[in-house]
Amino acid sequence: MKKTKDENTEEQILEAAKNIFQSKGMDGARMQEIADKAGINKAMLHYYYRSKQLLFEAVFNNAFLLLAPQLNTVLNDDSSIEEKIKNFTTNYISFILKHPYLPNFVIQELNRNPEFILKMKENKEFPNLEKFKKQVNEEIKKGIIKPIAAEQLFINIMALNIFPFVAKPLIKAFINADDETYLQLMENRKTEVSNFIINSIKH
Amino acid sequence: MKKTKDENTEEQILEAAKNIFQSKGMDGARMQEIADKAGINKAMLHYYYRSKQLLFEAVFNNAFLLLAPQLNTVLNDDSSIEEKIKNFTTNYISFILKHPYLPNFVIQELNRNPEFILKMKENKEFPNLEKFKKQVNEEIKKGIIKPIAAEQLFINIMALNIFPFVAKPLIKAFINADDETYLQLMENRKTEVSNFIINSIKH
DNA sequence: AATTTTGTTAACCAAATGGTTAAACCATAT
DNA sequence: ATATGGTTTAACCATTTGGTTAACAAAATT
Repeated sequence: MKKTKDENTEEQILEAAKNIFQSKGMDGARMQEIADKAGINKAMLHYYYRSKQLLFEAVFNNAFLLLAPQLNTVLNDDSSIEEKIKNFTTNYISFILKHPYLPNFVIQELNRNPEFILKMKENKEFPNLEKFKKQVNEEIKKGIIKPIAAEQLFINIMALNIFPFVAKPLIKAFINADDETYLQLMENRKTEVSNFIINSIKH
Repeated sequence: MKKTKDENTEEQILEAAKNIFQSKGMDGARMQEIADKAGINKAMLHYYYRSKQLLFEAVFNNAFLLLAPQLNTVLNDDSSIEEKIKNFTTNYISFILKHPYLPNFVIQELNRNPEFILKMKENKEFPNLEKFKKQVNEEIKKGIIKPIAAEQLFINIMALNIFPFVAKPLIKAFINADDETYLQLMENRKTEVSNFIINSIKH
């Protein structure tokens, strides 16, 4: 059971590394802890990934590539702004409830190492605002929504959706909520947030 | 010049520690680096603060105590909801532009160690939502603002104000902005954000 | 002026940490 | 069965890191 050529050792490592890196960050993570969680010898980490840095990058890229398509929903599909916001909000919040460490991990590590995002930008799937901008300006011209800079609207959408997860401990403390209450609050936000945004911009 | 009883050595350490901790976090910070930045011997850090943990807590408490009063503006003064939102938004964004590392530092370290906030909660000045809730519900009853849960409104205000700073590298990348453009965007948000919120809730 | 207290430094220490190595293991092709 | 080549392990290594110590210098106290 042990010495079989385990095709999935590499994946077990990645899964363990994901767990440790996402909850403790690059600096807080320990190679030994990752090995323990994966149930293998520490040398294997280096055998498959060479170094802590490279293992980390593998985890980070995976995380980022999971988030990017979510954003593209808001940017590149063909429905109206109102539809987009509704869809994105419910989808994104559901998505994050399944991957609670993701946004904080990505944001934290990008702040630690801002040049990192340059590599991401080269990716074909990297979110691009052009279409969204055009659409916002059109709907403004048509009188469907009130004037607003597309960039600011985009930031607002991101903020309202992502922040409550990034700042979870802070929010729990201010609201005086236990985990269940917090979760309920996030559930409610699936409609709350889109209503809030649409109320603000709809004519 | 060297062996004078420098009354401010302790503060030099705290200032250096603030810089290093806020940009690298607890795990990424090195005692030697803090000593170097303070221009003193590493042993002094321990002489004045005993351990890395205690030095970190001194920095963290200072940071938190700087942020709390900002929030109390929105919660405990006597102006209308609309006034409060306007004041808070301009004040808070100005404040953060002067202390750019603050929000991310606090959020990051609270996520790393959520029990930490329990100590904060004991503090008399810890933000309390009660008054704000009452006021929101009154203005709803009077028909000044549309129905909304006070907690959700509070989260929205926080999100719209804080998130753009926490996620700076992400936003710069999506918007394709250099530092100057980013700064301009944040300046604009001083009015943008309050308009956005008020548009959404005002009857 | 002598002595005690406080501040400061260089040198040191033990533990932790990322990484390496040499040997063992094992499935498979020969 | 045996050689082969990827896989795995235990032991090891060099460096980093938080923390300590002993000696010394400058004030403060007597």
